[in-house]
Amino acid sequence: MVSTAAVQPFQGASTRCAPLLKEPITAAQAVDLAQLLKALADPTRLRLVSMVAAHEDGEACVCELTEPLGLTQPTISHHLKVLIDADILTRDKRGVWAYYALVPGALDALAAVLTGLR
Amino acid sequence: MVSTAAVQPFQGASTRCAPLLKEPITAAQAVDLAQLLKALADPTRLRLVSMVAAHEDGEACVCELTEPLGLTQPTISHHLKVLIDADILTRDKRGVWAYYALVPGALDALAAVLTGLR
DNA sequence: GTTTCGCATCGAATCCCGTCGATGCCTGGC
DNA sequence: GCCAGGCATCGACGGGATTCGATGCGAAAC
Repeated sequence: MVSTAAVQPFQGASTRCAPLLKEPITAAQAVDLAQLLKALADPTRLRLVSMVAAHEDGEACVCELTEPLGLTQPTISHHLKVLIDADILTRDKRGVWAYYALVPGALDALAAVLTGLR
Repeated sequence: MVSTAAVQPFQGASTRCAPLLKEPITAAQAVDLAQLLKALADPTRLRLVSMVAAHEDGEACVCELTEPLGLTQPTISHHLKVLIDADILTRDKRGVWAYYALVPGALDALAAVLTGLR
């Protein structure tokens, strides 16, 4: 996790053009946010997240997710792992089945950061 | 642009597991949203958006954006073009300089879609 | 114990993406 | 008219991402 990097507010061209209304994000913040966005920036993973969220109990097993997407099972497992590494989904293995669920507040936090850029 | 695709609500594994609380997004919606997210899922482009938004008048020229990022001018121009194609930034060429500004409401709309997935 | 089934992992093939140097275009100044 | 400077575009290189088939692991059933 890259958290605190030494990124001073840049001062080079800031004097000859328009002044800054507020501070832009740091390089470390940009890397972290980009990593999270990259995990979601894929049609298959977006549909996986949406399909998990669409289930009544908020969780779904791989067998339910593979068939509608038209991809092989290893591919679905790979995408689910990407979403888990990004702290967007959680895995709960009960018996033979593995149930995936949304991390509460993950999407809301991301949305809040995006509006904060503005 | 893929707008209206024939993606019927899948019915295959829907009967033997948990029912659907609501409909997941369609394949076409996933492709469009992924394209928008992919435009933002890069540290350099995130910093560009943030730096443009941080300026008092809401716009900045390329000369102001190249230096703090430590990248060459063609690279910055490339990233700015990606953001323009995604309707996140606008370009306004006045004389020799090209001024970039945020599309009003673009980030808010994206944030709203993300919370809608949940 | 053996078999079956759901799922994760591995390795490879293919394609896309970020970055650069070189170059061209267009505006403003002399 | 000519030159200088800001910016976009082009072609190429290196690295990463998506997808697949093959395989391994572990739990439930018989």
